[in-house]
Amino acid sequence: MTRPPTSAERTRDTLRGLILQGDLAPGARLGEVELAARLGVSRTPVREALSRLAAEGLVEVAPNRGARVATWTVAELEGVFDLRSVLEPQLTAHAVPRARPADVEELDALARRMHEVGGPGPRQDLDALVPLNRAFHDRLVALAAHPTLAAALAAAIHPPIVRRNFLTYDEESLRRSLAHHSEIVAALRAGDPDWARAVMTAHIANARAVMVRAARRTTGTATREGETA
Amino acid sequence: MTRPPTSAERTRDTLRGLILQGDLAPGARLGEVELAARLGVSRTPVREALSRLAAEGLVEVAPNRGARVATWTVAELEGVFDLRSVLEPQLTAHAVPRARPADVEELDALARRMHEVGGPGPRQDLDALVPLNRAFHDRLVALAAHPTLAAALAAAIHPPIVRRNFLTYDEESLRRSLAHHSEIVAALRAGDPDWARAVMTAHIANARAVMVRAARRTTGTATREGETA
DNA sequence: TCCCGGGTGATTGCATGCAAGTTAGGGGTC
DNA sequence: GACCCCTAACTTGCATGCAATCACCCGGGA
Repeated sequence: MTRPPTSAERTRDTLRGLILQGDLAPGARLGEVELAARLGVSRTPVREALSRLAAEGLVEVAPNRGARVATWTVAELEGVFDLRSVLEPQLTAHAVPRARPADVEELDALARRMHEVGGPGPRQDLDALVPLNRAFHDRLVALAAHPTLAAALAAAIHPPIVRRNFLTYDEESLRRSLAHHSEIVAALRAGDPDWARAVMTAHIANARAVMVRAARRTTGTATREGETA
Repeated sequence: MTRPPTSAERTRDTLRGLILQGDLAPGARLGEVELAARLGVSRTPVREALSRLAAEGLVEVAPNRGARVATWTVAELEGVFDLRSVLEPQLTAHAVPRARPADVEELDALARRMHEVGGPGPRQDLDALVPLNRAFHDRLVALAAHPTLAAALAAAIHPPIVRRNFLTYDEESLRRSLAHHSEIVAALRAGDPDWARAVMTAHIANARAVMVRAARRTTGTATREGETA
């Protein structure tokens, strides 16, 4: 018996989608009346949605000054990776004893598919990698069956960071990243949580290096992403 | 140039305080009109505050059915401790190289004061322990200077759990807990992050055992805290 | 006695109105 | 020409009104 979503929920999800897809760039102004008109609702559910997204860290609100899509510094980006590097290995280790053979096969299929579309050559499609990667990590987190850890992780990963991922990977880092996925599957097959944890730790460290380097290139170390300074 | 807080912010903070102090028990109904009247504002800021506190996990809202103070199962309680046992040791280790002598002295003073009011005998005052403990941990988290990890921790610790802490400690666990604080100070003095991390890990494990035991006693393993079943 | 259905009072969800605060632009002064 | 102040349009913050939904209670039937 699923409950019909309220306008505020729809507004919140729509806004989140717009931000995650990049239709609303970091730093973009979010006027209440403008959004209300755009989404066909009144200002009230828009306000509620903005407040909620602010709690999630996706938007920033200044009293009497309105809301903007959240921005972040390189330091904050590194902080997010610190958090991921504690939580995701732990979640991965949790997943190991809970993974049934069918689950492992599913993850294996995802990892193989990522090798196909991510490998070098004319068939490389970095955009197709994003949903596959997301599916892999989501599946792993679901297997861990640990809502509290999962919630902490989801709250911290400002998905704007995740979104434009593989465009910034150099070839070696990308190869490493794909290999990590396969190795995690191997660790799951072996039922070795320590192995899985270690690979995931390396996986995050690799991603961290790539993302931090890219962020420094585009924004410099001091300015906020989305600001024009 | 501090900005005067809005009504919604005041409402949110007031509500949070009421919940944390236990004036609003887990499971208690939070009617919008009732709260609005009680706090002297209209329903709008109350709605905003409830939505925000729902995002923080302090209240639970059911569409068209209103909000209640959040409840939790023993499994969720254990999940929170899983999270703490990953985050707090890490934060503690981070704090070690950043702690200046004055900071260490401050923490030492708190730890000593906790021994005074927490030690057995007629001068024992378990209620006084709560703010001291909170100050100790908050100070440590602040020293780590890691907003992302700190935010993840703060978001997860449903403080109703933290609040009524030391009343449930048996004497041995309490002695252990107080000793941990002193030992963390020692590790800080020695500048040894691994030592500090290990002690904090033990500290959380000790607290976890106490809290889970207490929760099982009062609620049974299946029911939710705050429900009368 | 227990279960089920209809009506009613209360509560939430959303829209809108008004006041306070903020930002932008123009005129005046140094 | 640069800076500042003052005004005006706009935006947000909050209050309130109305419709939709829900919980509760009561009566009827098995």
